Amino acid sequence: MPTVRIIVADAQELVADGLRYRLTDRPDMQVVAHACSGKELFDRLGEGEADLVLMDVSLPGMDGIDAARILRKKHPQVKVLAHSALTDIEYVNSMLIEGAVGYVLKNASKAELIEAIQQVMLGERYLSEPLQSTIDSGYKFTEKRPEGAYIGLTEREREVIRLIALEKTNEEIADALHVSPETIKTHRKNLMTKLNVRSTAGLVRYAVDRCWI
Amino acid sequence: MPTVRIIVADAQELVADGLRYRLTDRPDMQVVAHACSGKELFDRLGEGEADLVLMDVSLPGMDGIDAARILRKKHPQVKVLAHSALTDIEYVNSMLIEGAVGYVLKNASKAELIEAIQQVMLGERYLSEPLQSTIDSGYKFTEKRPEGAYIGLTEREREVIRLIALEKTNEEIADALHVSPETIKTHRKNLMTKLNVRSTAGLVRYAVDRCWI
DNA sequence: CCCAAAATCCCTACAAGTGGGTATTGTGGC
DNA sequence: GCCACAATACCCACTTGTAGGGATTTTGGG
Repeated sequence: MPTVRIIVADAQELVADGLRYRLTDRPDMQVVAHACSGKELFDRLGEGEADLVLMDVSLPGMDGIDAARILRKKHPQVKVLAHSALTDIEYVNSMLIEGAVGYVLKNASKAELIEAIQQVMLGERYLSEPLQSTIDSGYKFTEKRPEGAYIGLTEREREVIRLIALEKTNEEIADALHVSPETIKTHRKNLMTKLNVRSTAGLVRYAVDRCWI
Repeated sequence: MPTVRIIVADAQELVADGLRYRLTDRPDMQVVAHACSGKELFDRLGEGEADLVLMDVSLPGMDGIDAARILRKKHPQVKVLAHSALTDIEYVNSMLIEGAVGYVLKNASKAELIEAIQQVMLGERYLSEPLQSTIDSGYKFTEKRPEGAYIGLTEREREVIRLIALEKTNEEIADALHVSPETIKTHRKNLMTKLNVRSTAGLVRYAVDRCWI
């Protein structure tokens, strides 16, 4: 079995170094590069060959979900293992739909991380235990978003949710985007339906989790 | 110069391993333990001796600000170096007031991290460049919170802000805590004044940053 | 060309939050 | 005992967000 060449996409290089530390005694796996943003990830992929991307969901600029989507098109042979502290089923779902083969939590042990990498390289799905449990037992989608369909947000909606998280009122957002406050209200309604949240608080958390603030 | 014995307090052990990786060739510094919560940190400190705690601000359960406050009382000889991805002046301020000698950002390079540790062990303040710049140039406190005084939240206020971040309405929170909705409104007002935010969005971000959700 | 989706705007009605007050009770420290 | 503060509760006035409906224009793809 050839050595698995890994690129770590994470805002902190310290995470990549942590993985390097854990893989020092494993000749079959190696961290060959680190990228702290989506853009940098594709630069690294252009430079050399890699087999696996360990992808954080929360990446500045382009987040992990978008990066996975693009990666699948540009480099279909490279496998993606999502790697995040976020346990919300929303993000797990999004990453899997966008092409990640597995999703391992950031507080996973060394042994679990290695197992996840091995499984994913064999093309088999790997999910950290807490996530698997959530999905197996009792995870219910609401009537608003049946079947857990992944609903992407449009560029405009992202702008709006970002400004909401920055404590702007509808009127301020409307001014900033040169539209009517009524339009912002519509976007808000659509966002809340798509993300299945009840209030501004839910929108803010979503924006924070995806590093859109 | 004796070896600096470091305890890493961070939700992810991977961060501790990253530091171990970076310090492999430094005989004067060593990661002797990892704690993934405030409680675990004090367990580790009870077990053995340490010189420095590399403290994340966002810790589950008891956050880094509270942990620093308690650490200063229980183990005044142990130095604290804050270590976080958060750049908000609010958190830097809080950590310094609660006894941290320095504040280094999580995306710092190996060289910077080592310099920060050295400075702090000499008892000198170390702040990552972006933070120092913010403080030096143009950082203005509002009239509501002059002098940047650190204002701690009460237990009750923390419960309320947590429930707000969980998308509860004032009425639901009132029911949960068995008080009048008017009381929740008062707490909300006090919270917004103390944290110097304009809306629910600001409260939610504060709760998320401090891992209170 | 037509269709679907996105983005824009408006309406009504009601619910909720924001920003000033004031006030009482209990607790803990000095 | 007094003071400070937390927690509780209420008042009024106002702004903002939530929830439902419908509607138009633009855009890109088939």
